[in-house]
Amino acid sequence: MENRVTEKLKKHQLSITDSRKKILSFFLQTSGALAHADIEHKSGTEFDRVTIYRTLQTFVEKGLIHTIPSSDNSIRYALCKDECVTGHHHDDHVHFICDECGTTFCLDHVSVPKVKLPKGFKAVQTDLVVSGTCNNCEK
Amino acid sequence: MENRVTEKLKKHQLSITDSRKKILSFFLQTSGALAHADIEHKSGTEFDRVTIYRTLQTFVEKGLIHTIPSSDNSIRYALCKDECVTGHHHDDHVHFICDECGTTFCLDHVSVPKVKLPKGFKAVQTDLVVSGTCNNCEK
DNA sequence: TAACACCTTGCAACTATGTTGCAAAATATT
DNA sequence: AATATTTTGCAACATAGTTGCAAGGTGTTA
Repeated sequence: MENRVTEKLKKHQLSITDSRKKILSFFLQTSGALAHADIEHKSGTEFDRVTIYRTLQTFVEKGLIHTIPSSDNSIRYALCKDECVTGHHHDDHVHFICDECGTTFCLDHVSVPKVKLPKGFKAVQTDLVVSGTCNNCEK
Repeated sequence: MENRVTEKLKKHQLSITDSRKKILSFFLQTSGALAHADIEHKSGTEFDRVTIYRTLQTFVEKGLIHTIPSSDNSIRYALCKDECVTGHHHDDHVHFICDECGTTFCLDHVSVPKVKLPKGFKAVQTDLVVSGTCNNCEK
């Protein structure tokens, strides 16, 4: 794991620091997405809040993670596919937020359909977020 | 206008108060969406911040407005279609956020395509938000 | 239309969330 | 091992959102 983390950081031209290693490992350990608050809880008092904010920002910029929009004022972050690099994300998959357990899933195999926009509108990014019940919470 | 506002409030079983009339009229006057902060600026010191929060909450609950998810931690609200009522929204249209001017559009005539989810996932709501350049900002 | 019950508002205090500047510490480079 | 460059932690601040409660406004009834 230690290795995998270090590798990934190097690949994205980031220097290796404790906080980056730890925060990146949180993402590698979870299948879902994480919000700033999740990371703050997971890491306890190990890092300053500010460090977490800055680390997440850096990770987004360098293409390690991407943000997932939501209607509840809490940005969630999830690992990018390997092809994402600085300034160029390729995360055109659908996201799913479970209303029961709150988990956010990246549905990597469900891609966002193209939509026809009215004249004059130019799409740069398209986000599709579905909410409902996940395969774990439904019985 | 005064009439239209009062009508709409009554229709959704809300008592008529100054703040509700004023805030609802803001939505009727604009074509785009409004964030809490926009309303706070528009209304100056006329209402307490708390009142605005509570009014927006009430409007969402009663089906007058709906929220638009975003990646920048600022929930935007827009008028619902007339069919929306308490506990039942029908806002299955695409939203567009312009990166240039920041305006949010409800593309009422572009509907959200159905997506096929993996086994076990049940969709309750689907949000599709496109960002880019709007028909006003592109030359 | 006066009196009442109920709902809404404003205030105060608080929690959570996010940002900036700067000095100290850690990392990378030679 | 010494230096240049990044990153971190701290402090202070700014914005966003919530809660309880008393006071005021709205709607209802007689």
